[in-house]
Amino acid sequence: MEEKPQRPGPKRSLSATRIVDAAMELFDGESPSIRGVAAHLGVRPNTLYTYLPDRAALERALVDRLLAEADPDLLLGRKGWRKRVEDYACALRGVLLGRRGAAALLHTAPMDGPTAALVGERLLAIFVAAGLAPDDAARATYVVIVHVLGSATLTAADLNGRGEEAVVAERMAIQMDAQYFPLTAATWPVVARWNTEDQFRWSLQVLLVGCAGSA
Amino acid sequence: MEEKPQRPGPKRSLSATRIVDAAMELFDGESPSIRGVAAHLGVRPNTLYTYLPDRAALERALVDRLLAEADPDLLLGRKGWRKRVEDYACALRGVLLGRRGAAALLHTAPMDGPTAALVGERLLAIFVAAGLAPDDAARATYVVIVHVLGSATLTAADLNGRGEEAVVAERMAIQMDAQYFPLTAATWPVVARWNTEDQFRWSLQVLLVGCAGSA
DNA sequence: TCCTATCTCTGTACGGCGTGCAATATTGCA
DNA sequence: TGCAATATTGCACGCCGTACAGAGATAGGA
Repeated sequence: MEEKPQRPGPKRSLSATRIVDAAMELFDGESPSIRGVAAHLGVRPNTLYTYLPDRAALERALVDRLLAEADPDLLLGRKGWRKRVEDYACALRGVLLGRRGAAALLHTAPMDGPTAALVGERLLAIFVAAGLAPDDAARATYVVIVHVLGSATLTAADLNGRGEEAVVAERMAIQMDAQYFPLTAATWPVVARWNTEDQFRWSLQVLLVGCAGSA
Repeated sequence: MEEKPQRPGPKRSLSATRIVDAAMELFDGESPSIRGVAAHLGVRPNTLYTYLPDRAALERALVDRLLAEADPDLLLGRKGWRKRVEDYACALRGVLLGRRGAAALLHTAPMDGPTAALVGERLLAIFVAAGLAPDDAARATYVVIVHVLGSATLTAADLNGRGEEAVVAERMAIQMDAQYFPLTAATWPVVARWNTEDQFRWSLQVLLVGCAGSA
């Protein structure tokens, strides 16, 4: 199991895994930078380039770590398929909102890691089991992914580290001009809660109903 | 109409508008930086701070410019409401994909400009006219916004300046392991086209159907 | 007309970022 | 023991946003 250094040269003091670990630890508060992670590991920045080709590689690794923090097994089980998707989506949303800048990362780096593949496959299976043709199931999967990531990113930008209720309160304090934007003004209590988990669940259900209807 | 300098001091050589103009011109190819825009205007970087408090302000202004490039009047007219939403959404998608980094900007800077308010109000009106209760119309509006921005951002990251067909071809060349990911492998021709306008339109319709069903 | 308060723009600088390159120190193998 | 391969470092470059002090331009008041 252990890799033996068959090659000459000094022992490695780090590993890609340890670097990603350190980056995850630093993730609270600031977005991880090469220099920051290196400092956290007590090492010069360029040392990391022995293990990673560039910053983008660190970001890709972080993306898969983040994805793995939301348990994909939530997509399995005996509950109704809509409930399972909702549970997993909420878990993933929680992960993305839990660390500042996490949601933005997901949009930057491509999601081609093993966890992403697993989640995709399971979503596909759910939609096929729900009666969709495979091709439609694939499209529906994309709809769900887009919604979770898109919503989480917008919400993360809006929260910016604050609590959900604080943001809602701040929004509620804004007065929309009822003359030019009557409907916006009239529905402001709802609009102010756009970036809440309630709205997230509502959107998701609407979405899933639409997908199911396309069978 | 013209602002007269009632105050002492030299004439201004620029204006916030001209700075945003310059930033928009530079937008093709690289994301606009304070230093880049200043160089484009033949001026030292700090000069911009006479007109803008910081870089975030430039980004906010750019967001509204970008939004304004997709004609909000597409949401009006005599066509069916779903068609109108689709036309506008596709136009906005085109704008966001037309300039590199534009989609990411939308997620970074808050959308509180006048154009965003106008679009929100018109979407609300469409959903209300379609029979939704005002509160549900507000939620549906959010669903549409999330989808357009989320999808455009994912697609922009995937395209990365290349053409749609080039990306599809590249994806098609990937072989998914049919043992571990049988459904993904089976639907690969569809999955490979996730970031296309076709898929975008399909998703949007599914979404709108779901919203309409929630009336 | 000159003075002075005010405003714009510049020079310079700081601290941060990612990362390339040459040198150094460490190791395994012949 | 020496050689070749390798990890880590010091240094440097070119970006970035932006703070601060000073120089020059301009208006109103004397």
